[in-house]
Amino acid sequence: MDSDRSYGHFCMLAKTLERLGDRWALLVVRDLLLGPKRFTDLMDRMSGITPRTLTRRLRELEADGVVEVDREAGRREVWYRLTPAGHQLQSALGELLLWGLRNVPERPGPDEPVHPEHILRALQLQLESEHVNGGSLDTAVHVPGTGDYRLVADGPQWDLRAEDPNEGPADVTITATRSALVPFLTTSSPRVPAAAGVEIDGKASAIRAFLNAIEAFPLAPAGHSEQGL
Amino acid sequence: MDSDRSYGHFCMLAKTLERLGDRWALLVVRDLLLGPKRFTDLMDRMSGITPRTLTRRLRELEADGVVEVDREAGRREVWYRLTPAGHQLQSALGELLLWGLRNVPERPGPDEPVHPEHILRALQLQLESEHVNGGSLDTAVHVPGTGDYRLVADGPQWDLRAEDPNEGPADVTITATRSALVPFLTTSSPRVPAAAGVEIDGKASAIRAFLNAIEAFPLAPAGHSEQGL
DNA sequence: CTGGATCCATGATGATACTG
DNA sequence: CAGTATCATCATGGATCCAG
Repeated sequence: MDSDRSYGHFCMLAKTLERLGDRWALLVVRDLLLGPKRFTDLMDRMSGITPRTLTRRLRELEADGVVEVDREAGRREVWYRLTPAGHQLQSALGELLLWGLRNVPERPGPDEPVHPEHILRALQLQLESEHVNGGSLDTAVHVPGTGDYRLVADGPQWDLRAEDPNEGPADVTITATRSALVPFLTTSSPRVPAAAGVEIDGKASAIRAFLNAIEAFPLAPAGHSEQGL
Repeated sequence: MDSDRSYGHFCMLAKTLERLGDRWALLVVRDLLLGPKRFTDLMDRMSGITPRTLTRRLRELEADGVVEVDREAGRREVWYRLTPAGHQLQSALGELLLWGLRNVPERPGPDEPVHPEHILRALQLQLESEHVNGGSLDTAVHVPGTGDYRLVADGPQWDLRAEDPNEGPADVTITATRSALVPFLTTSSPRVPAAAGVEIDGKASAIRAFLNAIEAFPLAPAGHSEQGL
């Protein structure tokens, strides 16, 4: 009967991990950082999770004040979103992701499921941590059927968010399918949008600025020389 | 045979959590951040872990390049220490600990094992995140039989490290047993060192500066008014 | 004594199928 | 769409034992 999964230490890191250390828990938070999602939205992004486990994580995160549930009477959909405390996990997740970018040698397998949000988050953090100055570049990334995003630079700061449907035009607009966007972003330069099945619109100078900025996103393992040239 | 604990996503956060997401893994890193430790040192700090689990975590962290093992022929002790990649986890652990300090309402149970290192780490992060200006205050914390530490301020920066045995004197020296130090630090002011069984030495002005600085360490849940006065 | 290994019990998670 | 139900497997905890 003693299902005591707590560490029983007086250490706030241990107590934090009691709440967030279960498998999939931080990935739920990751996928809610860009906005509320439905159960099936989360299932999509976390391929491999079973509905039972996702249900349990959501209930636990709700009990711990990280996630809120929005059930409206007479509506099928249930929306999950982060509480303010949940949003405060953004910097911790950012540090973990950056550590992975710099210390995990593994690179994408040819058939690994990948969601644009996860690549774009890595891109944003890499640009910010490398202090790439993006001026005031506002880039829209459209992935039909999956989602529309904005990657907005303010000097060396980079922000990633979901695009508001009735938002003004961006300086650069990238349109690509899921399967085309990922190789384009994860392959080292020279990047040739057209050849990769990626469409880029905008003023030539803005497009050049964007392509130049993302040169700082070499997802190849550090310490590898460019062999593919 | 398919013990595939990987998420199988192309997301560097997921790949990070494949390495660090197992139970106890980040607590091993936490306890190695202040310097190399032996197997039994780690067992002490992580009360509740079984030797089998600790062994497995250490082997896995070693395989992932986070921990290094130092086995010298003809010596009983085996020392474990962080690799440079392991040290780079400090900021991520710091963010998680800060989240806990601000969002986990639980406070220490009367009989929860607690190690001074864990409290001192929380104190350091809290002072730094609150931008408490400590001037050039150098504080030694001596816990006989457990360890000696230095909490060194450089303006708003606070550093915690193990004390070097042949190091010069500090501005303030705190000497206390494990059982006396923790209540002293975790109880809100007014703190009365003598009454708490804590000895503080140093110039009166330095002692005042230290006691003033740690006023910013209210481990009581946020939003509680001071009842104990 | 330190640094583990062994054996068993159990809870957490995965696979698959099904339902309001 | 948002879960539940059932069964199988694996990771972890508890206790004990062992080698240098």
